[in-house]
Amino acid sequence: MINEGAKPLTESELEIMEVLWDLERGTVRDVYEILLERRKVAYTTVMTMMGILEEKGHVRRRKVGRAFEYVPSRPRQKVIASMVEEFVSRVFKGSAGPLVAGLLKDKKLSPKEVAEIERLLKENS
Amino acid sequence: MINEGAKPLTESELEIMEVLWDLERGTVRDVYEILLERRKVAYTTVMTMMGILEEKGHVRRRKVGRAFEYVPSRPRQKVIASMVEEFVSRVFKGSAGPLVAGLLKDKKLSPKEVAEIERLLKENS
DNA sequence: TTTATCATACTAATAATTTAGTACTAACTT
DNA sequence: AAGTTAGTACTAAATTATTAGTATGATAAA
Repeated sequence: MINEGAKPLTESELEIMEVLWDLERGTVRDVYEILLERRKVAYTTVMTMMGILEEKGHVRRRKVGRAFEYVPSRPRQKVIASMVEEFVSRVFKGSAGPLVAGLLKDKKLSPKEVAEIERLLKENS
Repeated sequence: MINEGAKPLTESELEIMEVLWDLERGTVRDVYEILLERRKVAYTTVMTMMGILEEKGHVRRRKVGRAFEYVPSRPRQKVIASMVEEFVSRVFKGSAGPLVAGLLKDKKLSPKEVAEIERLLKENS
């Protein structure tokens, strides 16, 4: 099983995945350096988390020189999409309508985003 | 502080809040009876969770007879809305557009929901 | 009034998540 | 070659979430 309907990423798993998706690939050090720019964190903490991501199948790794290089095993959109799906089914019992309606009502969408949505609606009809 | 931008509810906190929102108010026993219909759970587990909800300010309670009666301190929509907001900012760094776009593309919305969204778009323009 | 029931407070055990320290090894540097 | 650095494996502590047991007191029933 290559981690299909995978469990949603936790907070700090997601943080690291975002970095890896941006880099396309990276070592513990690569990720560590980037995280350090934002907050205090230990090298070994990042390593532990990346080990966990590997165990859970979110990344693959291979030796490059003496370190491991990590690569996301699924593209960002796929993973985000399943997190959305999980959230929607947990909070809205599966129906996404109220979610979107709520976002529209609360003006959480920029005019540009609204335009994009209108475009998609036309496209899908 | 009356729990404004409150932390999102956890899984089982949400489960209990849903029951309370439906009942409008209820004792531990009321909630327990309803949860039992769906899954095995101990009375004291429900009580502990409701105690936590009270500590966190999600519900208020008052003595009624010899038991406490619990009342949600914020309406369902408000709480759900802040969970959505938290999710969007965590996963999409605050911009809800990609979320809605993704939902539309993946056909996660029923025709009825799409119609509702179109209506809202017109209304808001 | 004695007993059974019900509600709460307190305690605890388990699991998941996050963070990081220590020991060891390989490989550059001087 | 000796010492420093980088990398990993293993271990563990702290935190949060979840579940539930036990003790105790109050009320209702017999």
